[in-house]
Amino acid sequence: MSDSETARLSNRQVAEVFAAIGDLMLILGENRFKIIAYQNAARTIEELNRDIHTIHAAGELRSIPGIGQAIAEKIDDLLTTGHIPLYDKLTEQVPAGVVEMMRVPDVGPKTAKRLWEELDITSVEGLKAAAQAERIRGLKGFGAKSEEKILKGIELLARRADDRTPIGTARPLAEGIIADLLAALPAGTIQKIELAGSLRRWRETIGDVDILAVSEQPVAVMEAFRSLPQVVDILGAGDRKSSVTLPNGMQVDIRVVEARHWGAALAYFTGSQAHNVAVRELAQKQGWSLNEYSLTSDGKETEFFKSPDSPGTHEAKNSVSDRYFETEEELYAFLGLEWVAPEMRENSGEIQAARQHSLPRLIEVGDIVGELHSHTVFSDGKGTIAEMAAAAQAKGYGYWNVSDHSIGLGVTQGVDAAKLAEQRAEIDRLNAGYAAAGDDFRLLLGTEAEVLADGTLGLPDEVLATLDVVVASIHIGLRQDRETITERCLKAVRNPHVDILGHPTGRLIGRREPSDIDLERVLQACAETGTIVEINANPARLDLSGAYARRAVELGCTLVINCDAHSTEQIDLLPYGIHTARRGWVTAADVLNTRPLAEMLGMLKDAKSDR
DNA sequence: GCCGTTTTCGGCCCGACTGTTTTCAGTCG
Repeated sequence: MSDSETARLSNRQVAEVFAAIGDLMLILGENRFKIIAYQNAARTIEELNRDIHTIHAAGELRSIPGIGQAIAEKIDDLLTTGHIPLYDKLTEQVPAGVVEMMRVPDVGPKTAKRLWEELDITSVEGLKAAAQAERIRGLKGFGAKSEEKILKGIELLARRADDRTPIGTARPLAEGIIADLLAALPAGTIQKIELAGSLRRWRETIGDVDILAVSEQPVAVMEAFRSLPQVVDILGAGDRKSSVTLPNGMQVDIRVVEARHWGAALAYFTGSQAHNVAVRELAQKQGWSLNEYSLTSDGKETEFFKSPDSPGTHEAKNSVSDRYFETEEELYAFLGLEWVAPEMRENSGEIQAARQHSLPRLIEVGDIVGELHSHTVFSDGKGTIAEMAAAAQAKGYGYWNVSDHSIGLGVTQGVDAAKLAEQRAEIDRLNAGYAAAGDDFRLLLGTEAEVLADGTLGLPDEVLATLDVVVASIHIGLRQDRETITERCLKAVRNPHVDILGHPTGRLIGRREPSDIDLERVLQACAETGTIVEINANPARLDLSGAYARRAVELGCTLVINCDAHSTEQIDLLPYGIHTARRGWVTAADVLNTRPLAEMLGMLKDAKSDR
């Protein structure tokens, strides 16, 4: 078998092809369920936690939910020949710029198609020119306002460099908006307010911010929301729903509901869409229709009596059969489900598990009792050992591993044997102080050893042997080809002095793609050697991702969740790591640093003795 | 095009807001 003729496509690239097929079919007006099938396939492939080439080679494409005969064949075509005949045919029929026009807010497939066919517009630039020349109002159903909206949408598109905002950027902004909104209204106006959508699910990037609130004065809440100082544009302004944009182009939507609707509304606006659809299908099988307000009897019996010109029918039916839920727990319970943590709501097996009451008890922030990856002024950190230790103690931690960069990483000054000796003396001195004060907290000395281009480490084995906890990470040469970087990493994982593999893919969300490393092989090796795999909690990294954390646990790996703190403030980034772990169904038992010091060190020792 | 605790055929989630309309289609989430 040889795939040397075609470039090796990543899962994301394969997903993009199927998403593009969906977009093209939208414009051509294909059957909508067929389109949904392609869109679902694209999303599923994007979120796979195994390399699609591995699955393909094993002949297991059909076992992926949402991939049937037809799409499996197209994946096979794409991976083996680099082409899908259907895709080639579709791209011939529709100019690329027409698909691009759908990225403009409020321009959907129908509008794009009409602009193309009736006005011969085939690019976003052409669309802008036509709107400015007031040519679009010539179309039936379009007016001056439509042109205005299109121009505004194009402007927004340009300002927004990327569709999605990293969670580390979005979450503080969203929390600021809630705080400002509460401050702008008389106390008690808002009874409940919470982030929903992908922020509540802790996705690593956020499309837009969804806020849900309970208030008896929705109009006042809407007005206060749209008047916030950080609002640059108002996209929608209803009595219970508004949309605005922020200076960075991020969109924020707010909805106000009645208290009795809270449970159904929060579930609805938390999503994911795939999870919601699955829950609604389940409701439907039980004779209910679920919307964002309530469950209603699906009305099949009353269908006969309904008439299009008797608008009262719907309300009359509702009044006798609606079910309201003040909490999500009540809604899930009514449908026979355990409450599902938002992080798991991706329709990836959580609904079956909730029906069987076999959902895992997910790890929580409070389960973490120490950290094993941090930096100080000895390399590129901002705090001294004593300052970092004090911050860790203030968090209630029992231990803290000082792991400055080893020599070998060019961009920062690294620690060598002499500097490590200096650190050891300082740590011994501080530990003696804790002991004298009867405090169980202990500092450990480690390093973040650079995995050099050939898989050797930035410090010699005899130096590593003197350290308490060794983290091995790759920072440079991330663009090596798949085989090279995988072998390099495997060599480090098998090194008898390495305890932890740090941020395994090296990605920086929104800035740098993960390396081409074969994570499946690396995780298998970690499971075999007992090397602990890190979930790096820095929101720019979240590495491992939730999906791969889940795979790691499936393969038998133990994980560790570290902030990789370069300052005392960064110790507070832990929740990003915890919620990423929860997205991977991770329990406290799967994580090393939920164990007290002695047990944690014992686990590391046992793992290494087997290598 | 996918899928099955009614089903291998016949389904496939649901409502708010907007603009241009007098009754609704398109878009979005």
